[in-house]
Amino acid sequence: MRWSQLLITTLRESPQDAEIDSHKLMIRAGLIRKLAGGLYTFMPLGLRALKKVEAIVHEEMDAAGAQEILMPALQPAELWERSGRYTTMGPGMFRLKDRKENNMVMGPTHEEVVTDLLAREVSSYRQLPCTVYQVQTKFRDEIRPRFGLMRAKEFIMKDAYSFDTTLEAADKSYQSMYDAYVRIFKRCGLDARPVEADTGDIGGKWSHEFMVLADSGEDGIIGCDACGYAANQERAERKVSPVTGAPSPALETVDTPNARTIEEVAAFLKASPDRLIKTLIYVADGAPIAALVPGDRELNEHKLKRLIGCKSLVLADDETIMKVTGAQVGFAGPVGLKIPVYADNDLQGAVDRISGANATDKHVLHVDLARDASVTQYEDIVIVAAGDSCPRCGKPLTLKRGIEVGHVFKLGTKYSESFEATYLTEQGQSQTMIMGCYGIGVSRTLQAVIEQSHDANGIIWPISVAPFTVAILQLDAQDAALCEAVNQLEKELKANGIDVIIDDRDERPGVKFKDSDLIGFPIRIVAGSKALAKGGFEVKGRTDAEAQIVPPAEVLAYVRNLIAKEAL
RNA sequence: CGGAGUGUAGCGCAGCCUGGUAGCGCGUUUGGUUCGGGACCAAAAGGUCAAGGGUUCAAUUCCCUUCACUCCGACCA
Repeated sequence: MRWSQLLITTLRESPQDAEIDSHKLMIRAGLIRKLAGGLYTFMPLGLRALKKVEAIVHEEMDAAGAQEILMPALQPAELWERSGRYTTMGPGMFRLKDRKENNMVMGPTHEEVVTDLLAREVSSYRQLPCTVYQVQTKFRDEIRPRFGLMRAKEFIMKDAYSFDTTLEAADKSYQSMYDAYVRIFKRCGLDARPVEADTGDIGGKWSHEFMVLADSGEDGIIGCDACGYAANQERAERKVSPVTGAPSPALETVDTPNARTIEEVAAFLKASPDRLIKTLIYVADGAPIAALVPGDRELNEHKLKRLIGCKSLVLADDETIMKVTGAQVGFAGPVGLKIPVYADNDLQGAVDRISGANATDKHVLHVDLARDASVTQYEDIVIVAAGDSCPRCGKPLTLKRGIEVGHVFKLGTKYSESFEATYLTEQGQSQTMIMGCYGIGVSRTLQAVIEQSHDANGIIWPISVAPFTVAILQLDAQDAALCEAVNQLEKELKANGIDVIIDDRDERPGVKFKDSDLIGFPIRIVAGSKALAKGGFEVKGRTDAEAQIVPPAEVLAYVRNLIAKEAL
């Protein structure tokens, strides 16, 4: 490839709307261009890198025994009505009508389509297990697209689906996808770690997310250095030690005018926030409930939702709070509440605490939960923070940020039941298939590579996904012997399966050096008269400080050696 | 959807407060001098100042509305 023929412009400055390094670099290096919010065009170099990620995904999926198919992105709404997600996905889906006024959706994912497909195609246990996958464009009407390809309205995803006869077989399918994911991310040069995760909208019982550690990540990851426990913050659990204390004095109601928030109440009563009980009123599937957490902690809505087993969980509005507590917002408390009360484990056995009095401008002192309130259930319902105790080994937990690049789910029969995906057993009995689903955000993975691997000068591509492995910077274009040597080298490298781009532009050397570093080609060969006079080309890895002068005849071997070194 | 902010040349920005029809840097084109880490000189092309309405003799500037984009929360690969 000749640079002069390539559709690419590099930018000296970062676009104003790019926030994180990987996004800035993708734009500056001319890998992607924005069409509109959350919509990007892959330029030739960006697409080359994307295709390399895809190739790795294909190889590992095929090796794991998954079969590639391609399902339509445009789907009838009817399918989504059958699974119930036509309503539960809400405005997250792009919806449209065809000319006959039939409701259609642009597929945000493919559980419905694939389950319907397998329900029709598979009728015997002999056809199972079966895992299918595709690499395809997904559409999601994200509330807030951001960070370039990280959260886009249209993106490339690899999604796989497994169908099995038994739970044990399904576990095996899950494990084989899990293992494939570990290999895929490793081959992309990514440090991605699996963490326990919440299952969210997709549903199912258990899941792991593959997280790339990055300060710009949108997810919190709780980890234990001692035992290796790792979980998404929204799912992470912790160990609490039982609370003991002297019995509370009798309840005492005090005036707390205009003190509504924990901070205000704590300041007014000169108490530390952890002595307070935060009482949150929620509406779960239409019915009000209360959730209690220590004043210095935050409620984890995911956990509460799972505990209650409700479909929707939203903070109650002012009117509901008034009705339930008889007080304005800010003065709710557990004492005397007539609705179900869920309390965090930290509050079990809590004595002498402070809470709202369910009367405007009043709080109560000396609350003993067991004595003064009726708690429906104690459970772990707070957001785990750094410093909490590991649920497995009790050592302190850490909190880091991560980018979710992959997610593997055990679905069970959630979809196979709605779509009657059944098969006949050896005994001739009809049984429901057990499913799993497995996603990789391919375009997101590409950007995650950049986020994790760059420096002040630009991208540092791993060889496995670099748009080109080798960039030859041709200086001194008027030197005929040099040009001939470059042509020769290009042929030789290509013949050996090494992709190479030649910067043949009529530019000053400095421009070529800067662009080469910005785009981040793993191996740079400078072809200039000076070095040639000294006996060869200058060869240098992207992060090497010094270039080596290598005789033309030895460049291929030298480059191969560099490639082999990284492959380790 | 809630809170904050920004829309001026391909990109990054100034001008607006204090109305008089637009400028800088990068990039692009042409010519020349240069040529190993984003060169220099000269000339040039390129703008319905987001859109619509209002105030005014006059609006990029003041006011209103709409739209788009970005940032902070819920969603997710």
